Amino acid sequence: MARATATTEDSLSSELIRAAGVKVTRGRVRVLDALRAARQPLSHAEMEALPAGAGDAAIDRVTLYRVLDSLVACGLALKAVDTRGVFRFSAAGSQRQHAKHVHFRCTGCGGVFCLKAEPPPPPRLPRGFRLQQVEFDLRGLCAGCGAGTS
Amino acid sequence: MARATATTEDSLSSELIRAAGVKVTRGRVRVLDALRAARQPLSHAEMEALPAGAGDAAIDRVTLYRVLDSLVACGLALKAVDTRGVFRFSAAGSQRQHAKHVHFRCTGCGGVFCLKAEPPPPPRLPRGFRLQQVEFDLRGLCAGCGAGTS
DNA sequence: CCACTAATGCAACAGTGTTGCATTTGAAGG
DNA sequence: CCTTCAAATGCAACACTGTTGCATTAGTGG
Repeated sequence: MARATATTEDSLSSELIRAAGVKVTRGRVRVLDALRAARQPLSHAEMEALPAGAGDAAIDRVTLYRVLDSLVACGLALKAVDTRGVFRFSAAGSQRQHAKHVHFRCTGCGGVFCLKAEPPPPPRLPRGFRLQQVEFDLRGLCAGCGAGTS
Repeated sequence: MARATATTEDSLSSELIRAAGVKVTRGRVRVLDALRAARQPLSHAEMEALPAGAGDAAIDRVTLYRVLDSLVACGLALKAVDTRGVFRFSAAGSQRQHAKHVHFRCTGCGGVFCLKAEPPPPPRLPRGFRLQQVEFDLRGLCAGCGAGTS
Protein backbone atom coordinates (compact mmCIF):
# COMPACT_ATOMS: atom_id res chain seq x y z
CA MET A 1 0.00 0.00 0.00
CA ALA A 2 2.52 2.50 1.10
CA ARG A 3 4.65 1.28 -1.79
CA ALA A 4 2.06 2.12 -4.38
CA THR A 5 1.79 5.75 -3.32
CA ALA A 6 5.49 6.17 -3.77
CA THR A 7 5.00 6.04 -7.51
CA THR A 8 2.94 9.22 -7.69
CA GLU A 9 5.06 12.22 -6.78
CA ASP A 10 8.44 10.72 -6.09
CA SER A 11 8.83 9.02 -9.39
CA LEU A 12 8.65 12.23 -11.32
CA SER A 13 11.61 13.63 -9.42
CA SER A 14 13.40 10.32 -9.80
CA GLU A 15 12.72 10.39 -13.49
CA LEU A 16 14.10 13.90 -13.82
CA ILE A 17 17.21 12.95 -11.91
CA ARG A 18 17.73 9.80 -13.95
CA ALA A 19 17.22 11.75 -17.17
CA ALA A 20 19.87 14.21 -16.04
CA GLY A 21 22.38 11.39 -16.07
CA VAL A 22 23.25 11.24 -12.38
CA LYS A 23 22.62 8.63 -9.73
CA VAL A 24 19.15 8.48 -8.24
CA THR A 25 19.53 8.61 -4.49
CA ARG A 26 17.01 9.06 -1.70
CA GLY A 27 18.53 12.41 -0.78
CA ARG A 28 18.30 13.83 -4.27
CA VAL A 29 14.75 12.64 -4.75
CA ARG A 30 13.63 14.10 -1.44
CA VAL A 31 15.33 17.42 -2.03
CA LEU A 32 14.07 17.77 -5.58
CA ASP A 33 10.60 16.82 -4.38
CA ALA A 34 10.76 19.55 -1.78
CA LEU A 35 11.99 22.10 -4.30
CA ARG A 36 9.28 21.21 -6.79
CA ALA A 37 6.60 21.37 -4.12
CA ALA A 38 7.79 24.71 -2.75
CA ARG A 39 6.14 27.90 -3.92
CA GLN A 40 9.26 29.95 -3.21
CA PRO A 41 12.98 29.26 -3.40
CA LEU A 42 14.14 27.44 -0.28
CA SER A 43 17.21 28.12 1.80
CA HIS A 44 19.49 25.39 3.05
CA ALA A 45 18.27 25.93 6.60
CA GLU A 46 14.65 25.56 5.57
CA MET A 47 15.36 22.32 3.76
CA GLU A 48 17.34 20.91 6.65
CA ALA A 49 14.16 21.14 8.70
CA LEU A 50 12.18 19.05 6.23
CA PRO A 51 9.61 16.75 7.85
CA ALA A 52 11.68 13.75 6.78
CA GLY A 53 8.86 12.45 4.60
CA ALA A 54 8.28 8.74 5.08
CA GLY A 55 10.03 8.27 8.39
CA ASP A 56 13.45 8.64 6.89
CA ALA A 57 16.25 10.06 8.93
CA ALA A 58 16.94 13.76 8.47
CA ILE A 59 19.45 14.64 5.78
CA ASP A 60 22.96 15.46 6.87
CA ARG A 61 23.87 19.13 6.65
CA VAL A 62 26.87 18.63 4.40
CA THR A 63 25.10 16.07 2.25
CA LEU A 64 22.31 18.56 1.70
CA TYR A 65 24.81 21.12 0.45
CA ARG A 66 26.29 18.56 -1.91
CA VAL A 67 22.90 17.32 -3.10
CA LEU A 68 21.93 20.91 -3.89
CA ASP A 69 25.19 21.51 -5.68
CA SER A 70 24.71 18.37 -7.76
CA LEU A 71 21.16 19.36 -8.68
CA VAL A 72 22.39 22.77 -9.75
CA ALA A 73 25.29 21.23 -11.67
CA CYS A 74 23.00 18.99 -13.71
CA GLY A 75 20.54 21.78 -14.36
CA LEU A 76 17.65 20.55 -12.22
CA ALA A 77 17.89 23.37 -9.67
CA LEU A 78 18.76 27.04 -9.67
CA LYS A 79 20.82 28.86 -7.10
CA ALA A 80 20.34 32.49 -6.17
CA VAL A 81 21.18 34.84 -3.33
CA ASP A 82 18.50 36.53 -1.23
CA THR A 83 18.74 39.99 0.30
CA ARG A 84 20.28 38.62 3.50
CA GLY A 85 23.09 37.00 1.57
CA VAL A 86 21.80 33.46 1.89
CA PHE A 87 21.63 31.05 -1.04
CA ARG A 88 18.18 29.94 -2.10
CA PHE A 89 17.38 27.06 -4.42
CA SER A 90 14.44 26.40 -6.70
CA ALA A 91 13.48 23.61 -9.06
CA ALA A 92 14.56 24.47 -12.59
CA GLY A 93 11.11 24.07 -14.10
CA SER A 94 9.26 26.21 -11.61
CA GLN A 95 11.52 29.11 -12.44
CA ARG A 96 10.15 29.37 -15.93
CA GLN A 97 6.88 30.73 -14.62
CA HIS A 98 8.76 33.28 -12.54
CA ALA A 99 10.77 34.51 -15.49
CA LYS A 100 7.63 36.03 -16.92
CA HIS A 101 6.97 38.63 -14.28
CA VAL A 102 8.56 41.19 -12.03
CA HIS A 103 9.45 40.71 -8.38
CA PHE A 104 9.08 43.15 -5.55
CA ARG A 105 11.39 42.53 -2.59
CA CYS A 106 10.42 44.17 0.67
CA THR A 107 13.44 45.58 2.46
CA GLY A 108 11.48 45.46 5.70
CA CYS A 109 10.25 41.90 6.03
CA GLY A 110 12.30 40.32 3.25
CA GLY A 111 9.19 39.03 1.52
CA VAL A 112 9.02 38.55 -2.22
CA PHE A 113 5.90 39.56 -4.13
CA CYS A 114 5.14 38.67 -7.71
CA LEU A 115 3.76 41.55 -9.77
CA LYS A 116 1.61 41.08 -12.82
CA ALA A 117 3.71 43.22 -15.10
CA GLU A 118 5.98 41.60 -17.63
CA PRO A 119 9.69 42.43 -17.61
CA PRO A 120 10.67 44.81 -20.39
CA PRO A 121 12.72 43.54 -23.31
CA PRO A 122 16.46 43.46 -22.61
CA PRO A 123 18.61 46.08 -24.29
CA ARG A 124 21.15 45.31 -26.95
CA LEU A 125 24.29 43.66 -25.63
CA PRO A 126 27.91 44.27 -26.65
CA ARG A 127 29.48 41.86 -29.13
CA GLY A 128 30.19 38.41 -27.72
CA PHE A 129 27.96 38.78 -24.70
CA ARG A 130 25.48 35.97 -24.19
CA LEU A 131 22.31 36.52 -22.19
CA GLN A 132 21.08 33.79 -19.86
CA GLN A 133 18.69 35.47 -17.47
CA VAL A 134 16.90 38.76 -17.00
CA GLU A 135 16.15 40.04 -13.55
CA PHE A 136 13.91 43.04 -12.99
CA ASP A 137 13.66 43.51 -9.24
CA LEU A 138 12.00 46.32 -7.39
CA ARG A 139 13.03 47.10 -3.82
CA GLY A 140 10.99 48.91 -1.24
CA LEU A 141 8.45 48.50 1.50
CA CYS A 142 5.37 46.33 1.13
CA ALA A 143 1.97 47.50 2.28
CA GLY A 144 2.38 45.90 5.70
CA CYS A 145 5.88 47.20 6.45
CA GLY A 146 5.28 50.67 5.02
CA ALA A 147 2.13 51.25 7.03
CA GLY A 148 3.98 52.42 10.15
CA THR A 149 6.20 54.90 8.35
CA SER A 150 5.04 58.45 7.77
CA MET B 1 53.55 69.17 6.54
CA ALA B 2 51.71 65.94 6.66
CA ARG B 3 49.00 67.78 8.55
CA ALA B 4 48.27 70.20 5.76
CA THR B 5 47.60 67.50 3.18
CA ALA B 6 44.89 66.08 5.39
CA THR B 7 42.60 68.94 4.45
CA THR B 8 42.27 68.00 0.79
CA GLU B 9 40.36 64.77 0.36
CA ASP B 10 39.61 63.87 3.94
CA SER B 11 37.74 67.02 4.75
CA LEU B 12 35.04 66.34 2.20
CA SER B 13 34.25 63.02 3.80
CA SER B 14 34.46 64.67 7.21
CA GLU B 15 32.07 67.32 6.05
CA LEU B 16 29.59 64.75 4.78
CA ILE B 17 29.76 62.86 8.03
CA ARG B 18 29.34 66.00 10.11
CA ALA B 19 26.41 67.07 7.97
CA ALA B 20 24.80 63.70 8.54
CA GLY B 21 24.68 64.48 12.23
CA VAL B 22 27.00 61.82 13.60
CA LYS B 23 30.41 61.99 15.21
CA VAL B 24 33.37 62.50 12.94
CA THR B 25 35.87 59.78 13.75
CA ARG B 26 39.02 58.65 12.03
CA GLY B 27 37.46 55.32 11.18
CA ARG B 28 34.41 56.82 9.52
CA VAL B 29 36.44 59.30 7.53
CA ARG B 30 38.83 56.65 6.32
CA VAL B 31 36.08 54.24 5.36
CA LEU B 32 33.98 56.86 3.61
CA ASP B 33 37.09 58.05 1.81
CA ALA B 34 37.74 54.56 0.61
CA LEU B 35 34.14 54.09 -0.50
CA ARG B 36 34.12 57.38 -2.37
CA ALA B 37 37.41 56.59 -4.07
CA ALA B 38 36.39 53.08 -5.08
CA ARG B 39 35.00 52.49 -8.54
CA GLN B 40 33.01 49.48 -7.39
CA PRO B 41 31.21 48.57 -4.20
CA LEU B 42 33.65 47.18 -1.65
CA SER B 43 33.28 44.16 0.56
CA HIS B 44 34.16 44.17 4.23
CA ALA B 45 37.17 41.96 3.55
CA GLU B 46 38.49 44.33 0.90
CA MET B 47 38.20 47.30 3.21
CA GLU B 48 39.87 45.50 6.06
CA ALA B 49 42.95 45.22 3.87
CA LEU B 50 43.08 49.00 3.31
CA PRO B 51 46.61 50.43 3.14
CA ALA B 52 46.00 52.22 6.44
CA GLY B 53 46.50 55.60 4.77
CA ALA B 54 48.78 57.86 6.82
CA GLY B 55 50.47 55.23 8.92
CA ASP B 56 47.40 54.62 11.03
CA ALA B 57 46.79 51.26 12.57
CA ALA B 58 44.48 48.94 10.65
CA ILE B 59 40.83 49.18 11.55
CA ASP B 60 39.41 46.54 13.82
CA ARG B 61 37.18 44.00 12.12
CA VAL B 62 34.17 44.63 14.33
CA THR B 63 34.65 48.37 14.28
CA LEU B 64 34.64 48.26 10.51
CA TYR B 65 31.31 46.46 10.53
CA ARG B 66 29.92 49.08 12.90
CA VAL B 67 31.35 51.98 10.94
CA LEU B 68 29.74 50.61 7.79
CA ASP B 69 26.44 50.10 9.56
CA SER B 70 26.51 53.66 10.85
CA LEU B 71 27.29 55.06 7.41
CA VAL B 72 24.39 53.09 5.99
CA ALA B 73 22.13 54.19 8.84
CA CYS B 74 22.80 57.88 8.23
CA GLY B 75 22.42 57.53 4.47
CA LEU B 76 26.04 58.04 3.44
CA ALA B 77 26.57 54.47 2.24
CA LEU B 78 24.52 51.78 0.55
CA LYS B 79 24.53 48.10 1.34
CA ALA B 80 23.90 45.35 -1.19
CA VAL B 81 24.53 41.66 -1.63
CA ASP B 82 26.77 40.31 -4.38
CA THR B 83 26.31 37.02 -6.21
CA ARG B 84 28.46 35.16 -3.67
CA GLY B 85 26.23 36.27 -0.81
CA VAL B 86 28.65 38.85 0.56
CA PHE B 87 27.61 42.37 1.52
CA ARG B 88 29.13 45.16 -0.50
CA PHE B 89 29.09 48.84 0.36
CA SER B 90 29.25 51.94 -1.79
CA ALA B 91 29.22 55.68 -1.13
CA ALA B 92 25.69 57.00 -1.44
CA GLY B 93 26.49 59.63 -4.06
CA SER B 94 28.36 57.34 -6.40
CA GLN B 95 25.35 55.10 -6.65
CA ARG B 96 23.30 57.78 -8.35
CA GLN B 97 25.32 57.40 -11.52
CA HIS B 98 24.77 53.65 -11.41
CA ALA B 99 21.02 53.98 -11.02
CA LYS B 100 20.76 55.32 -14.53
CA HIS B 101 21.90 52.27 -16.40
CA VAL B 102 21.62 48.52 -16.59
CA HIS B 103 24.11 46.04 -15.24
CA PHE B 104 25.31 42.83 -16.82
CA ARG B 105 26.69 40.25 -14.41
CA CYS B 106 28.86 37.53 -15.89
CA THR B 107 28.10 34.17 -14.35
CA GLY B 108 31.51 32.97 -15.44
CA CYS B 109 33.99 35.48 -14.05
CA GLY B 110 31.65 37.35 -11.71
CA GLY B 111 32.43 40.66 -13.39
CA VAL B 112 29.92 43.49 -13.57
CA PHE B 113 29.55 45.50 -16.76
CA CYS B 114 27.65 48.75 -17.10
CA LEU B 115 25.48 48.93 -20.21
CA LYS B 116 24.46 52.16 -21.85
CA ALA B 117 20.75 51.42 -21.87
CA GLU B 118 18.47 53.08 -19.36
CA PRO B 119 16.33 50.92 -17.09
CA PRO B 120 12.70 50.85 -18.16
CA PRO B 121 10.05 52.58 -16.07
CA PRO B 122 8.77 50.50 -13.16
CA PRO B 123 5.30 49.02 -13.44
CA ARG B 124 2.38 50.06 -11.28
CA LEU B 125 2.58 48.78 -7.72
CA PRO B 126 -0.21 47.42 -5.52
CA ARG B 127 -1.79 49.77 -2.98
CA GLY B 128 0.45 50.67 -0.06
CA PHE B 129 3.66 49.51 -1.67
CA ARG B 130 6.48 52.01 -1.64
CA LEU B 131 9.28 51.84 -4.20
CA GLN B 132 12.85 52.57 -3.09
CA GLN B 133 15.06 51.08 -5.75
CA VAL B 134 14.85 49.55 -9.20
CA GLU B 135 17.27 46.88 -10.27
CA PHE B 136 17.46 45.68 -13.83
CA ASP B 137 20.17 43.05 -13.96
CA LEU B 138 21.09 40.82 -16.85
CA ARG B 139 22.92 37.55 -16.25
CA GLY B 140 24.99 35.65 -18.72
CA LEU B 141 28.46 35.21 -20.10
CA CYS B 142 30.66 38.12 -21.09
CA ALA B 143 32.67 38.17 -24.31
CA GLY B 144 35.72 36.70 -22.62
CA CYS B 145 34.01 33.88 -20.75
CA GLY B 146 31.64 32.96 -23.58
CA ALA B 147 34.40 32.62 -26.15
CA GLY B 148 35.29 29.06 -25.18
CA THR B 149 31.74 27.74 -25.27
CA SER B 150 30.27 26.47 -28.52
C1' DC C 1 39.27 71.76 30.81
C1' DC C 2 35.36 68.54 32.19
C1' DA C 3 31.83 65.52 31.66
C1' DC C 4 29.06 62.55 29.07
C1' DT C 5 27.73 59.91 25.35
C1' DA C 6 29.05 57.62 21.32
C1' DA C 7 32.55 54.94 19.24
C1' DT C 8 36.28 51.68 19.58
C1' DG C 9 38.86 47.32 20.57
C1' DC C 10 38.84 42.79 22.21
C1' DA C 11 36.91 38.32 23.04
C1' DA C 12 33.66 35.20 22.20
C1' DC C 13 29.90 33.54 19.64
C1' DA C 14 26.35 32.24 15.73
C1' DG C 15 25.19 31.12 10.97
C1' DT C 16 26.53 29.70 6.43
C1' DG C 17 29.26 27.19 3.53
C1' DT C 18 33.53 24.09 2.55
C1' DT C 19 37.12 20.29 2.80
C1' DG C 20 39.08 15.65 4.02
C1' DC C 21 38.35 11.07 4.79
C1' DA C 22 36.32 6.74 6.01
C1' DT C 23 32.03 4.22 5.03
C1' DT C 24 27.89 3.15 2.48
C1' DT C 25 25.20 2.66 -1.59
C1' DG C 26 23.54 2.93 -6.48
C1' DA C 27 24.35 0.98 -10.94
C1' DA C 28 26.63 -2.01 -14.04
C1' DG C 29 28.42 -6.48 -15.20
C1' DG C 30 29.59 -11.31 -14.51
C1' DC D 1 22.31 -13.38 -7.16
C1' DC D 2 26.77 -11.75 -6.22
C1' DT D 3 30.78 -8.80 -7.17
C1' DT D 4 32.83 -4.58 -8.15
C1' DC D 5 33.73 0.27 -8.32
C1' DA D 6 32.89 4.91 -8.64
C1' DA D 7 29.81 8.08 -6.73
C1' DA D 8 27.34 9.60 -2.79
C1' DT D 9 26.91 9.87 2.17
C1' DG D 10 27.98 10.92 7.11
C1' DC D 11 31.02 12.77 10.37
C1' DA D 12 34.48 15.90 12.10
C1' DA D 13 36.78 19.81 11.60
C1' DC D 14 37.54 24.04 9.48
C1' DA D 15 37.03 28.91 7.08
C1' DC D 16 34.53 32.98 6.31
C1' DT D 17 31.04 36.44 7.31
C1' DG D 18 28.59 38.85 10.50
C1' DT D 19 26.95 39.77 15.51
C1' DT D 20 26.82 40.61 20.67
C1' DG D 21 28.68 42.00 25.32
C1' DC D 22 31.60 44.70 27.84
C1' DA D 23 35.42 47.47 29.30
C1' DT D 24 38.11 51.39 27.49
C1' DT D 25 38.92 55.42 24.53
C1' DA D 26 37.89 59.49 22.21
C1' DG D 27 34.58 63.11 20.10
C1' DT D 28 31.59 66.96 21.25
C1' DG D 29 29.31 70.35 23.80
C1' DG D 30 29.35 73.02 27.84
